[in-house]
Amino acid sequence: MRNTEQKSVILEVLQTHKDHPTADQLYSEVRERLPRISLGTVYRNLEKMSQAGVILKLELGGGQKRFDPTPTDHAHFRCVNCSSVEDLPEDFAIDLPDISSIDGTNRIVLGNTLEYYGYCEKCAAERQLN
Amino acid sequence: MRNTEQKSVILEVLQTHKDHPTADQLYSEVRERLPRISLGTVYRNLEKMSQAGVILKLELGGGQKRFDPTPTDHAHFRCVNCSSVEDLPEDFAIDLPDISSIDGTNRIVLGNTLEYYGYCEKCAAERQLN
DNA sequence: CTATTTGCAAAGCCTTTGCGTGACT
DNA sequence: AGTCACGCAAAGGCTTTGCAAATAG
Repeated sequence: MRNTEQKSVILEVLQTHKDHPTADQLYSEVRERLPRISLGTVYRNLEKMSQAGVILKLELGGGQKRFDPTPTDHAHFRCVNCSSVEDLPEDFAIDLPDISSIDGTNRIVLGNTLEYYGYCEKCAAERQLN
Repeated sequence: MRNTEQKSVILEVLQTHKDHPTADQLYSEVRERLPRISLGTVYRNLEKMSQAGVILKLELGGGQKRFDPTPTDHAHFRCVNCSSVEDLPEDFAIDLPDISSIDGTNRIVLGNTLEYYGYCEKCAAERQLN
């Protein structure tokens, strides 16, 4: 994996996020620093970095892929109203059954994804008003 | 929700599945019984039935949505090679933390999705050969 | 130097939607 | 009869990809 300015700026911008932006959100932020970058480059670099384990590509419900600067194992919460995705605290992570013990089959388990969904605090508050 | 032949055939075909077909897989199977049905109708009915809680719409990793005839809560296993999705046994379901107790926030939690991924038995066996 | 990466634009894939016709209750 | 659903086809949204030029190692 070659080092390019595009790649490092994308990573830096992603790392300023506490939430989990989509590729086009990152694109528009990165463009403030690299006005000539293309959306394809953003996608290509996000893909490569997630392959390399530097970041996490999230494919949760709700359509668009999202990217997480923290590649450690943790659960996510997705708002069904505004589609935002937040991390859940680590102590929330459940001790999932031993990866190799899933029933009696010979599957090779690589990992798991735990996603909660509902209304985030902001959208929950707005719903109270109606 | 009105009763149409299209809807009941789609449901019947889905219910013959132990796995979790995509909309276009169902479309081609349903077309054997209703040759003039359109893909749009398949999508519309799957959406309605999942809204009604009759079936489950799965939005897991890997791109396409998949549909599950069993609307109860259970975990899934997705093959990263062939993209198939299987149910995991119910006794595998983890006791997830009480839905309202996720840290100290005021989120409204509606549910959760637990997905394991890796190589299914078939693809795991094929990998042994290489 | 040569292989990888970029920008651009086009294509691809899956899904949704507008419209006029037909079917359910 | 009135509304909801259908078939068709087009549009839509997100993501990937082919290509020639630029760039990293």
